[in-house]
Amino acid sequence: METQPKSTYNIPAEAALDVLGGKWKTLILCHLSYGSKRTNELKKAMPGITQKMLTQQLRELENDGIIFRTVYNQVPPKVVYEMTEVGESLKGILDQLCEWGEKFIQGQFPKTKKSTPNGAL
Amino acid sequence: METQPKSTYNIPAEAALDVLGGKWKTLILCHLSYGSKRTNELKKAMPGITQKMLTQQLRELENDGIIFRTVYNQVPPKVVYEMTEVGESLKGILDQLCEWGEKFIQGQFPKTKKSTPNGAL
DNA sequence: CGGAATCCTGCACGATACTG
DNA sequence: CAGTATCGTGCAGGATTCCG
Repeated sequence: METQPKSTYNIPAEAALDVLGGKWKTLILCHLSYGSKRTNELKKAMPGITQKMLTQQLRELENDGIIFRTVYNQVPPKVVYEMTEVGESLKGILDQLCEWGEKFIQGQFPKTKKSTPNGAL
Repeated sequence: METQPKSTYNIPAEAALDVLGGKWKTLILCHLSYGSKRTNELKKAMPGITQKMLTQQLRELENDGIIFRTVYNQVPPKVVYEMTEVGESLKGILDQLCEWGEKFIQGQFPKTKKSTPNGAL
């Protein structure tokens, strides 16, 4: 009966992965790191994502205090997402991720394979 | 008929996420960033992972040239995984991930929720 | 000990349609 | 335009068993 209460992380990174671990979350944050964006802008930036997933992942990021949501009460609704301070603290990681991805694409690295579809970082 | 051939990334980070996007990959890399490890050591470091997933994710990382696998031909088999140079180039990101996770755990950030189990960065 | 193969399940995610 | 609700499903991933 000494089971750990619940979410005891074996390594701090797990906590980060809990937050960033959605299929699209990291990607969304990357886009938001360039500046606030409307829902539709995000959708266009990520052609593969569905409306449902977008909203869902955004909600979770919001609940985790990573992003902030602003609703403009006007007739064609307008909703803007932007990073919170906590979110900003992730910028370093996100930037590096992009940089690294660039290098990887440029084939600096030999094998460019792919397998696990799964999700998101 | 102008469909993009295949994996055309809208943003370089997607390439990185392709590589790190497995459910356990980032976590595995975090552990390996501290030094090479045997299969069993990794397993112990990640109580939640199954043998199957461990092997699978390791294979993919290997195919992507992120880690290197050494097999010792001895009777109780011994297999050691370590980061390649390409893998090493991820250390910065992995470290920051840990750091950030630590801060997040320490409750510097108010809401500590969780939802999408899914996977991995 | 490390891994491959098989079977099975759940839930993450997609598609669609509807509101304000 | 933004979001919710519902339904259906694939495939990621778990459990188990066998092999070198």
